[in-house]
Amino acid sequence: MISVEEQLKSMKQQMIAKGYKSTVQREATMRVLLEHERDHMSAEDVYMRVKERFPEIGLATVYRTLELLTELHLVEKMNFGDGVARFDLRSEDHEHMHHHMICSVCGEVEEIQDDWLTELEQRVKREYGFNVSDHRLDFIGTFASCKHGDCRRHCETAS
Amino acid sequence: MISVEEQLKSMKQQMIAKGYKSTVQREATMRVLLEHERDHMSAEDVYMRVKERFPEIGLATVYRTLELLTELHLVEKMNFGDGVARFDLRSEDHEHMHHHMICSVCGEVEEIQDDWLTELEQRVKREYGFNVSDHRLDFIGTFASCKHGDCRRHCETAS
DNA sequence: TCTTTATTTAGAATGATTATAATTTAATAA
DNA sequence: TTATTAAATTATAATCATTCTAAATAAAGA
Repeated sequence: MISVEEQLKSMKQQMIAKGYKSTVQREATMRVLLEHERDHMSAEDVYMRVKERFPEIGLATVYRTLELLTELHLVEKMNFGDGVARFDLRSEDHEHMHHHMICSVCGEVEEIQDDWLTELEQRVKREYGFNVSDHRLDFIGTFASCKHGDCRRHCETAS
Repeated sequence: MISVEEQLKSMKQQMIAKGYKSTVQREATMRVLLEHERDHMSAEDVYMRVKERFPEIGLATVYRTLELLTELHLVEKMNFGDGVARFDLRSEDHEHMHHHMICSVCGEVEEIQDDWLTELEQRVKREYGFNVSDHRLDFIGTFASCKHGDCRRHCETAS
């Protein structure tokens, strides 16, 4: 496990290597992302969290930074169909993709930390001549706890 | 294979059964969807096509109709992360879900008409207590033809 | 046909995201 | 270190997709 400071340093280096500048606003934004690794935050969420420590920052800057980080493959931009894009830091090993379970009762999004699709990606290549560079797998349904009306655990973070 | 007229009739019946009214605007919209079964049209696309034959129709009506049809599970609403929702008629057999290949060169979306996920859905239930009612699987990558710079076939419908 | 209620229309409103123009700042060279 | 230059930021306006509103219209049932 790499420390936050080390990750930050690495991200900054990647920025500079591609000819982008390292700014305090970008650093503040990256810090928030590092501290909320798998929270699926919207741009607005990130903005509010960054603003706590850097009140002068503008929303557009956060948008631009998230866009840049996505371009650098440091951040993953997702879309769960609720009208807002969500952002998460990409884990160190880019290969290791994860999947999502989206609860239709409480709206909570939970992760499956495995990659279950390597075989299927080979199949796509074989059968369709399609070379997969990335994928996305979401399951929609309900957690056992939610089905019983007792979805406290998943609901409290949702709202 | 059921004829367009028969499918239309069935859809109207389902509407009425749920207490909604059958209107000419809704019929015109459904007709367009029936004639573009797997085109992944945006609301705007549908609107323009409906307008050709029913020029008085309003965009909001198309949106409302698509929303209603989605609610009735007659239409599938999808989101490929490009900022617009896309709509397709659900095939007769609702079980038979399909997957998508999204080309990062030409933007074309193509379908895999199989359901490759039944096993994985059981695994989600076993390992996470999550009951899957639906899923979504997109592969992002490139078609062999596109990689060679010759992606005419896929590009011409993309724009 | 009459009545009731849903639906449509046109246009305004909203919410997320992106563009603009003026100002500031980071990186680099002198 | 300072000066230079291009990129980044700010605040705000603009845009795009989508939803809402109020008045007018049309469908279904009595």
